[in-house]
Amino acid sequence: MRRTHYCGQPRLHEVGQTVCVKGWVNSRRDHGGVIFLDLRDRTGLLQIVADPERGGPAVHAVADESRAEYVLEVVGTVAARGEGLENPRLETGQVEIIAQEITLLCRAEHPPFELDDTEVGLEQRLRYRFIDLRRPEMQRNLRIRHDAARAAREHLSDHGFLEIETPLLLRATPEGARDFLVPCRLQPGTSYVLPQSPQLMKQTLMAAGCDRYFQLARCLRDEDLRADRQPEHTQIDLEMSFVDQDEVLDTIEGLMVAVFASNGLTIEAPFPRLTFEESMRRFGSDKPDTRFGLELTEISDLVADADFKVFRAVVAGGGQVKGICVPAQGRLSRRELDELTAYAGEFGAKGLAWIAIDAEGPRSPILKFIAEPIQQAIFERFGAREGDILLFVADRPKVVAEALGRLRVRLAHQLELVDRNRIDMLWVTDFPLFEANPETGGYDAMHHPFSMPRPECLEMLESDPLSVIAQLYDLVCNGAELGSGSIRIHDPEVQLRVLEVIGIPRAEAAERFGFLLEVFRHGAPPHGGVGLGFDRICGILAGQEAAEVDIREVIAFPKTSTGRDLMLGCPSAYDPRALREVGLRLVDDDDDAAPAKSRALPGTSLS
RNA sequence: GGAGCCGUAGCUCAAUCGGUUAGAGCGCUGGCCUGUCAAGCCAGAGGUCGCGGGUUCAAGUCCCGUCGGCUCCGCCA
Repeated sequence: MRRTHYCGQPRLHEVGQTVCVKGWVNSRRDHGGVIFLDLRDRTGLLQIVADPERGGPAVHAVADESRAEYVLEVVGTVAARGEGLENPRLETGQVEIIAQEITLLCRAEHPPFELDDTEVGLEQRLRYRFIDLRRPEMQRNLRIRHDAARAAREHLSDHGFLEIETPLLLRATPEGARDFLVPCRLQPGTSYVLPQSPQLMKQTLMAAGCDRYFQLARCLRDEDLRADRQPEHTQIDLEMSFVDQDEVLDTIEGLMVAVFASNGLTIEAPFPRLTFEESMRRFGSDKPDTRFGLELTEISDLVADADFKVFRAVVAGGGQVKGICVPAQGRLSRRELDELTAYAGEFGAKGLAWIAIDAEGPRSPILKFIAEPIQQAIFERFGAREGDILLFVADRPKVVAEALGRLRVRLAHQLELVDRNRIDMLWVTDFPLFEANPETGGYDAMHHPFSMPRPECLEMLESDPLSVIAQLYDLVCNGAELGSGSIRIHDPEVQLRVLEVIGIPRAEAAERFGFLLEVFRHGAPPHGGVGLGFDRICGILAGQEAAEVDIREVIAFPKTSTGRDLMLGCPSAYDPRALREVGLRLVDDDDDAAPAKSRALPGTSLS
């Protein structure tokens, strides 16, 4: 019989109707006579009553045989539950189905873990993802992702954007990350690379007159993973022609409002805008979390002449002294301060000075080197009050920002100063186009080399690259980068000059992506756009109170932290025949390096 | 490339200073039970302590290596 209802659907007003539902056995309660089955599909749970008197012996027999995760078809009558027998915890708790016919569609092995167990480890869940995904939370997360994707598509379509697919098999371009390689059989010895992003293709689409493009694009990078980083991730990738930066930001804000609204979350546009300089100065980060204070405050001027040699010397040497004021209220022990010092050390800080404001007055090992009036000036500048601890780092500006910026975030979480209900969306703008590369002595593109310098910076490209500000913007939410974009270069000459600064001479530029220069030479519109991290957006949407969840919770089939898929058992060893076909041979790095062993998982039904 | 934490029953975990027969909850199997919904009651099964080596009279416990998972630095937009 054809399904008439999802499990989550039947309600009181349907009492008496004959229905057909299909799903998985969530649980079974056997009373010897009557057997209750909770049947589950993606919409919810529904109680099935297998009563030998009302449904007959066949119904009872199938229910008796059924076990968790068996797949059943149930035909029966919707009945109101008796007085006091309702289950308020189920959407369908007012009714039940008196089974007239139960068909066993598929048996199931004992599940490797219980679906309602929230403590199951990620390893188990990824190994048996097809079971994990049956859980209501995961079904909800998939739904959230779908709704967000649909909202993005609808919003952008309504605003004149065309969804256009771009190739997965591409040529390497000089972006930052390592490429995944795809050997080409038809041209042995050559390879494609998988896209790190559709960057160049979308710029080409602008030159092709598409005006406004978007795509939910897969982006692949062969780099080490993190909790919020997978080897493949999805971006809402978009690009617009004949626009300036403000027009792009307005468009993205409208998109984000729509995407968040798709899951019932209200965010206010326009988003606050910080320049890169201000963000680094106040928060020590280019992706500031503004849900809490602890802003960085500079005291270089106050301590330039203090007796404390460390501070004085750093200021004299062109460095700076900055600090954060932590409302610790006695919750930071000496040992924790030592841990914080070690943590700051990971980011280059040579030490961490502190002053605690106790009820009896300030307390600190460095107090005796700082004259009373200077102390007072410092406390005043921080607005320090009793219970606060001031933490200082003195070093080069870059180290100060990094160390204090990281400390700020760590302490906010440690002391629970983060309002987890807030969604703080903001723009960081005016990024430098280049940063120094200490290894080569040259320059790298801070984001990528296709961003347009601000017009007034064009003349400094060669003379003072580090001062060049680009029309570049990052979308930041709760301290995480959600997206990055820019107004692009559309002038081949400017593009060549930028590439030269990052060490790609003109001849090589023509070789490596001459096609882009050729595109520009044939008439390219001014254009700009963004790539938004769709997985992270979904993580925030799924977060509820937590404000975000691990992105693996909103990806159907994620990889582990070493890039493995525990369900498929990949990556797996090369097939020698396939290698031969593409003209490749494995090399032994050293004596014991046997060819890669098979990584197939042992002893499973999948292997 | 580097650092830290973890790996014991199907799952989540415990096991004192290295000491005798490795435990618990849930799940599972069988029996009883006609209104449960975390069903209940009774009985039972279930272990390569990730793997390999070492120290020791004795190793789940200590050491080395290795595999796997997680987190972080580097890396990465």
